[in-house]
This record gives sequence, C-alpha cells and structure tokens, in this order.
Amino acid sequence: MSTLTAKGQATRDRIVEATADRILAAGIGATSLDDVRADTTTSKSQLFHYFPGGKAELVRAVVALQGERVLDAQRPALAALDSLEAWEAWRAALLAHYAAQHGWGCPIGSLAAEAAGTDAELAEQIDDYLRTWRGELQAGLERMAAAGKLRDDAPPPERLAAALFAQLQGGLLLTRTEQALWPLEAALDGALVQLRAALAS
Amino acid sequence: MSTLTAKGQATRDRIVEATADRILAAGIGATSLDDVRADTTTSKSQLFHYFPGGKAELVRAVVALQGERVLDAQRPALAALDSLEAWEAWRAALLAHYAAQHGWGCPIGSLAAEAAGTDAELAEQIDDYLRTWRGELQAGLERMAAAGKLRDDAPPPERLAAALFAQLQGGLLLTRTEQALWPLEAALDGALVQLRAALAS
DNA sequence: TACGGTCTGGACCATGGAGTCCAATCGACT
DNA sequence: AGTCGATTGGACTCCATGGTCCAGACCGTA
Repeated sequence: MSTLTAKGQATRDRIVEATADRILAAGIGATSLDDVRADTTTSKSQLFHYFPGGKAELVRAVVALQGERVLDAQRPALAALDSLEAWEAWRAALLAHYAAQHGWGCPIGSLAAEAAGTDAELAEQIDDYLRTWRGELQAGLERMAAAGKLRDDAPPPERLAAALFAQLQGGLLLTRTEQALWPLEAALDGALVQLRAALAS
Repeated sequence: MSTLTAKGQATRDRIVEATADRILAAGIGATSLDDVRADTTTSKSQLFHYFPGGKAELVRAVVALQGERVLDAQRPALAALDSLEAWEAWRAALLAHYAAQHGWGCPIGSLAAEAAGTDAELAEQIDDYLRTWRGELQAGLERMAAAGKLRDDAPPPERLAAALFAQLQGGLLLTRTEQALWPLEAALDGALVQLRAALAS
C-alpha cells in the first residue's frame, strides 16, 4: 500500500465505488466480497491486496467516500449557513443531490445500527461523521446567534441543530421506505419552518 | 404449532422477547440463533419448533412485538391527536417510553435498511408498520383540518404528517448515536414548533 | 399403567462467506 | 534483456451459522 501505480489506484477506486453502490442498496451484511469481486471483475487477492484489513477496511473506505460525497454536495451552502436564504440554498442542494442519486440508497445513518452490532470501530466512524455533519449546521446557527439573528427565546444552537439534523435524517429514512423524494422535501420544509420560527423578527 | 401449552407459550414468548432485546441492541445480522439459544437456555429444536420458518419467522415476530410495544406506548395519545395539548401529551408519552427502555436500542426504522438487503418480505412488513404509524399522525391532522384548526396555507396533512414523523424518526436515530435522550427531546420540540406554525390563529 | 402429543436436548449436516497462499503476469527502470 | 516490485487469478482452508433429525423427557388423559 506504500506505493500505488496509477493502474493500482484506479482498481482500488473501482472497488470502493462498486462496493459503495452495493452497500447503499443492500446494506453491509448483504454485501459479500464475492459480490464485489463479480461487480468489479477482480479477484480475491486484489481485494486483500488493496485492503489488507479485509472487509472491515473496505467498508470503512466506503463510508468515508460516501460521507465525503454527501458533504461535498452541500459544500458551498454548508459553509455559509447564516441567513434564511443560505438555508434555503442548502435545502435545494440536498434535494438536488438525492434526486440525482440513482436508486434510493439507504442514508448513512441507517448503517449505524448495523455497524453497531458487528464492528464497533466502524460504528464510531459513522457516529463521528454524523456529529461533524450536525456540527456544521450548529456552527451556522451559532454564527447567526452571535449576529443577533435568532430570537432570545429560541432553542440554543445545539438543540436547534439537532432538531434540524434529525428532521433531515428522518426525511432520508422515509424517502427510502417510500422510494420517493417527497418525504425528504416535506421534512426539509419542516426544518425551514422551525428555522423561521427561531429567527428574530 | 397448532396447539400450544401454557408452558410452550411461555417458552415462545421468552424466545421472542430475548431475541428482541438482542436485535434492538445489535441488529439482525449480528444476532445469531446460537446467541438466542444461549440467552434463553433453549435448544435449536425449540427454536425451530416454535418458529418453523426459522430465523426469518422469528425476526418477523420480533418486529411485530416491538412495533406493538411502541404503538402501545403512544396509544391513548395517538387516538386523539386533534389539539395542541393532545400532541404535547403524545410527545410526553414517547419520551417516557424511550427513557424507560433499557439501553438505547436502534429504532425500528433503522432495521429497514438491513432488512431490505436480506429479506424482502421483512422489509415490506417494516415499511407497512412505519406507514401505519405515520398514518395515525396523518389521521389526527386530517381531523384537525376538517375542524378548521389548521391554517389554510399550512402544508396538507400528508406532508405535515411526513415531516413530523421524519422528525421523530431522526430524533430516535440521534438518540441512539448519542446514547442520550436529549436529541429526541429536541426533535420532538421541533415537531411541535412546526405544528404550532400550522395552527389557525 | 399405557398412550399420544407436546416439549426439549444436542449431535449432525450443508453452505456461504471471509481470509490465505502461491504462482503467473505486467510494467517501469537500468 | 534483466530485475524487482506491483498487480492479478483463482484454488484452497477455515469457520460461523442456519437448518435437520431423532431420541428422550414431560404431561395430561383414558
């Protein structure tokens, strides 16, 4: 792993991406290394060549990739969540991302439950990821609070961020069970209603 | 299976309950029949005696039990969700239930992702369950709308119910990752904010 | 006490999937 | 061409786990 040829890097990437697709569609447990092998036309030895830690390491790479993708999709909006318009832009970015995603993959949050039982380290990684994501929302709210844009009787940024983030995650969950985008839309609308209610008049 | 002695019924119940605990703590995939056997001091033959369909049938029984439990916890409040006070009572009932639950089991919604990959029938059962739960909220909102208690420009009951339900499910997700109750509290607070915003003045 | 059904124990089988190993090939650099 | 490491193929081992089977214990009834 010290040195990776361009070819090797390409193979590695191919493996991670294909595995990500499968895991998002079927879950971790339902994704076998043989599946991955078939999807990528690779051999067992390659899987373990690029991921000496075996399936656990591969899955961790997948989670990191997918996490980065989702964060990237909100990136410009996420950095400047300090006005109602910015939050509306954030909402739009999320909807665009999940609408474009082929299939209705399970949200990362749903993997947490599965990971908790099988791989404590992975569970920790997912929890950390969710915390940083939520932290971004909280940071935006804190900037707004500091600028006096929030009502005095509004919930503190930490709680408000948790509520908004929960709204989002729940929306993703329903979007998956319903195989449709509208629950996520409805959820994000609800999040904005909450935000407006917290805005200083 | 046709006839169950009191003793047999007791054993069966013991199996389902112990399995429920394990599944809620570790997920479906991380719960093996041998684990269940050990937890309940039963033998393989008993497991298959009471659940001829094997693990799949057992898991379905667990989901049914847990679903019923959660619904029961909200029962009185759920039947009369037609005023702000009723929704506040509902919120309190949920918090009480999840606070009392030992450990921070994964919400049923989180099992959906795992089930989707391994047992389509189970996934369907879980989806149905989530739909009826959400349907209860929607029914309450529809009664309120019919009684003119909702603003004309409020979202339609279906979307509002989805938003509130998503808020709840997301709250459960965070409560698990944080191993604390406050995210669920914050989420339910957010749900009530949304509800108030939809109330006719 | 004999009988029939339910209940229980635990050995046994089958299989899928993770992980190992070695030999063969490729490709860059000398 | 020669060499060395990166890359690849695929057979093989090992084991966890779901599922089968049968013999025996329990228990109510005739």
